[in-house]
Amino acid sequence: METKVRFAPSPTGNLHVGGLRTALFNYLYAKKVGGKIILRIEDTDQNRKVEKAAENILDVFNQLNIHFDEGPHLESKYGPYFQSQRLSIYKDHIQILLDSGTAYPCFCMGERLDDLRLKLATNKEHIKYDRHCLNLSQDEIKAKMESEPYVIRMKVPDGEEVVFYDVVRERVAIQCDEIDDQVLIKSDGFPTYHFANVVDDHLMGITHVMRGEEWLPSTPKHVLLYQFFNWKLPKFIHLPLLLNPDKSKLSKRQGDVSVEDYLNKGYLPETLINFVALLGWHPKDEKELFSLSDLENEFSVKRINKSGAVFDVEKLKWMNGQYLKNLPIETIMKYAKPVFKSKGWDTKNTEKFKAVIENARKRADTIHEMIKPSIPFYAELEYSDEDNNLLQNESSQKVLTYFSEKLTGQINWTEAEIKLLVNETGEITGVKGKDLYAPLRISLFGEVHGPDIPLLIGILGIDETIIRIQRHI
RNA sequence: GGCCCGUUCGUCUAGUGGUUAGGACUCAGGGUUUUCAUCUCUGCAACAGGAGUUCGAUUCUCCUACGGGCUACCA
Repeated sequence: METKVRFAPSPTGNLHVGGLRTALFNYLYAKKVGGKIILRIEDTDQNRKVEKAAENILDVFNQLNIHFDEGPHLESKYGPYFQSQRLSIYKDHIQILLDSGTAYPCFCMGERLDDLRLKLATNKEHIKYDRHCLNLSQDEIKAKMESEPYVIRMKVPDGEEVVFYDVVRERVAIQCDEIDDQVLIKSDGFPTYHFANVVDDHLMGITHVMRGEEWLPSTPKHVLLYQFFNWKLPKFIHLPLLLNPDKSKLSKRQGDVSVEDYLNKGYLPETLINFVALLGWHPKDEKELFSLSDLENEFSVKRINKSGAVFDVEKLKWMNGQYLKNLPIETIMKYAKPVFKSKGWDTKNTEKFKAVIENARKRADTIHEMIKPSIPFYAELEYSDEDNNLLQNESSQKVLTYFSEKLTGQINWTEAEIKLLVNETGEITGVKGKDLYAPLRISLFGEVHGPDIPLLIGILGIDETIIRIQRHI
């Protein structure tokens, strides 16, 4: 049978980095074994639904170059891929369970359930539904269904044990007495996650369910449902959680969690994929920098870890810096262009832009950090009083005067020649060290620290260099 | 509270019944660079605890501790 996996987010907002990790592992597994990956939108909660969320998620995956074989954008005989469009399917399937007695209608509503939970909690008992509606007669059920709101619950068998094998955690067992009679169909007619998920996974031919570890405790319910339907169980692969620095489940409260946030802050798609791939999985050797296609080759479920992984922004930054420095310059230019343009900078002179980016990429860990080292090439310089004082002192003036005079009229000087001129300026004026370099660098660049002077002049051009220096003479 | 899962440097992780327990990020120091950055070298730093099995356990088993997840008509 063809391997088929799925990524099934609920459209409640932007794509979460944890979601990206889950999607990526599914994707890599599918690629590795030559299977398929589908995207299914689990929009069964009408209250939490966010407009356009599915489009946003798809858009982010496009930016990351992760593509699905089936999904809302690519319908097939297995669709539709929005669960909200599959209501009749769930209706048909719940009837099968109702008929076999593995599900039953329940008319207990909010207040009674709240009281029940409160009572169980105060008595320190296991919190689960008391099956108040299980033994209603057929007539009672019929009458109530016509006049009252109701849900449909699964009937968990008594006294049995549910055992399943998780690929990462191996044998997991739980007593049925611990399992609640989970609501399968809500009073608004929509299915709950547990029901829709199982029905769809089966109908869509999913062979491997790879998802976050937070689903491990409810997996027995899903296993029971497969048994009720007499369906073949998929393989379960529960991924370790992504964690905040305090080890709690990664959440918005402690920083950015959406992939979009990181993209907007100047992290590259390549970085995000590489970084997230190494959270809960590791390659055979000690290599750390992986392209998506490297990962497709290297990935193996055998090397998925068991314990949660803290999302360490420091290491993310470092990795992004590596990509900034090592990706082809054209790629970095492509990513930087819109950001530079948003500053109102004109990047039309490609040669200059390229040189600026080449300089900036070495000094930055994100696209946005490339702005600062590029200011001197695209924006007006600002000088502090301290800078002006330094530029006006006697030795600075000697340096600037000699240097700019010698430069005047030279158009095609190479960087090596400019370097020689700097040395010559020092010899002739008798100014050495910092006193020699600081005035040049400040007048040209606005900062004492920065790139080599010849490199700087190479980007600026001789004319602009002379203009900038002569402003201070 | 109950159930489930987990535990190697601060963080991501490798690894083995006998290893100087390895790598990466961070941090510290050195080198390269006129400066900054890059690059590079060196260093700091870990097997949660207790029993058991064993000639020998970080590695296998059990217990404890700690951490986390779940405990909704959310996913």
